[in-house]
Amino acid sequence: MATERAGEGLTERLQVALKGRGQRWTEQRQIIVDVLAASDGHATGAELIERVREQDPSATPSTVYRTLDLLEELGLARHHHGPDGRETYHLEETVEHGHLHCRGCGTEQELDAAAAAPILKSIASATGFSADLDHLSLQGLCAACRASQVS
Amino acid sequence: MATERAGEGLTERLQVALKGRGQRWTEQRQIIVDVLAASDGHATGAELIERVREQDPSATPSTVYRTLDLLEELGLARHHHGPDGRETYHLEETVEHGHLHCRGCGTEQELDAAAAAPILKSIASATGFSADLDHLSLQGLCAACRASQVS
DNA sequence: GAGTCTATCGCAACACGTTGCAATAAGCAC
DNA sequence: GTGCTTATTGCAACGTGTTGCGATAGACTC
Repeated sequence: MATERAGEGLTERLQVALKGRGQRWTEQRQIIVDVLAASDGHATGAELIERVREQDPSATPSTVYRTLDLLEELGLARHHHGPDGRETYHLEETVEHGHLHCRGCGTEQELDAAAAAPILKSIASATGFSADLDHLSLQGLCAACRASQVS
Repeated sequence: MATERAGEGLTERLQVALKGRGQRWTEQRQIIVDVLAASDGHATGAELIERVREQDPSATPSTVYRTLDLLEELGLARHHHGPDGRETYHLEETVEHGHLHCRGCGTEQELDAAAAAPILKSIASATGFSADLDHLSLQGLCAACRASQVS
């Protein structure tokens, strides 16, 4: 694996990875990766499909989802489930992070690896469980809402 | 509110709670609560619908989901999303708990309040965020899988 | 360059969950 | 008991995501 740049090298990396597995690089996949890279934060499956269709109206949901699965298999993309159960996708080049969803104001904070470290450590010591930061999706009250919602 | 027994008093509590809100107690709701109580652990929406239909074939998904929403509103039931995004319901009489889903062996551990306390505390101190234990659903590797998956 | 193999695509159908609406029936006042 | 109000129900349609299958087309061998 060695060190590698993210971003513009992404397509290249993908082509190589696919070829190594006897798989193919197609225009549709290029579009899907582009769209995913362009929606830098998080995008639901439906949003991605819509944007892909803007560039290629012939694209179908199944193709998009299958490509996303493929990208995940290659470790280049991730998905997690939001508080409403909807899937949210993002490129793996984004720093690994968790999500904190506030049920008070509806905002979503990201939880970076540094902030999460003590949390993961405390989970491990309490349960022996090694939690994936990327699947860490908490719901609760953010500090601001906690302060204002003095009921 | 005051202290109250769970279990057999559940139906009674529900009737009172509904009446207080100008809402009604129907046979279908009774069935849904019974089914939920019978599937002691966790059941997906689809499973619940199927079981409700065994007792009342005329029940429809919308009715079941609406009743589940109602039960949640009354604080008598909860739902959370499993690792595949499917909804899972359980009665609130079950002790509040989180979920640890192991991606190695696929098992699900429950995380009781006592074990979760230090974790929630560490989340709060790292982020100011007060997380809901009932929505705490982690994915990762359990202790056993961590030990065996020395890759 | 021709032929073969097979990954990918588009389509169609399905599963789960949600929502809007009209019909029904439960609860209440008189 | 009669009539009114409105919560609940069933239906139908929709949105999101998944899966199976036949057709297509890209890549590889000879």
